[in-house]
Amino acid sequence: MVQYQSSHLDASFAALSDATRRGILERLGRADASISELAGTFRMSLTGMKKHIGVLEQTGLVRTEKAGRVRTCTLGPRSLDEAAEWLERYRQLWHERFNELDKIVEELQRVRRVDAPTP
Amino acid sequence: MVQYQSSHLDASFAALSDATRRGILERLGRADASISELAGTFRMSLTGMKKHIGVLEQTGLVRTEKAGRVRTCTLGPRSLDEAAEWLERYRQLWHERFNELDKIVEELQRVRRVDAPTP
DNA sequence: CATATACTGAACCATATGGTTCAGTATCAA
DNA sequence: TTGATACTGAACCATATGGTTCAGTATATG
Repeated sequence: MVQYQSSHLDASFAALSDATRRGILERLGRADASISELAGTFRMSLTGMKKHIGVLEQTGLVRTEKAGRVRTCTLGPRSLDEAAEWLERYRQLWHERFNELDKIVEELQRVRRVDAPTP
Repeated sequence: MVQYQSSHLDASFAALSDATRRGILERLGRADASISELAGTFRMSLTGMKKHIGVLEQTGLVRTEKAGRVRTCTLGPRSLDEAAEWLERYRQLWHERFNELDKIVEELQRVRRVDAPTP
């Protein structure tokens, strides 16, 4: 599997491809939470939740800190700026392509009008 | 695996989590291409490329049409608006959280200044 | 017709993912 | 000290992913 220099984008998008993980990010956007709180909210074993947090932590989207028994999860230092940037660029390409298509359609319509003018 | 109503977002982000697939989208943003052209560009078997196209097609990011032997791939009807929307919302949450943090930091600095004023 | 091209599908493979349970360890509270 | 709580790690499981090869089928082209 060839991996040029894009592994971080890969990881960001992969992290977001799971509904539970997106839910966790939204939840942490409102307030910090412990692993067990999150596990409760998303009806999942502690271990399962910890894995999700692990994924989010590795991409830098979540930061955690342990105090005593409880590990508290916060929104992490790394935002999704890169991912958002990529998306924006794609959307631009997409719109360009479709504007082009619009032009072609318009042109076809113009030609058709010339070919067969309304009587 | 609980799947509420978010399967399309899941699929969009999953589609983008692969560098080859992002490359294909960029490539198609410049011009349409056949499967074998893409396979050549990304140094991959025809079959492998067809699988990627299948993934992109299922999420609606790419549309294909077969004429004779060759199947031509175009940017699809479904843009990434939903995904972009989600990202934007997350980024807002994230900035809110960090502004809040900024306020706390400021407050701490203010208190510290009061506690121990510069001599 | 014969042959090359372009795709398609099935089967296979290694590894990753999203979960679980079970058995710890560490810490807080009575 | 004795529990209860909160996490952690290992092992397991089913399914998905990203590739491959091999054997077709369909379509152009000489």
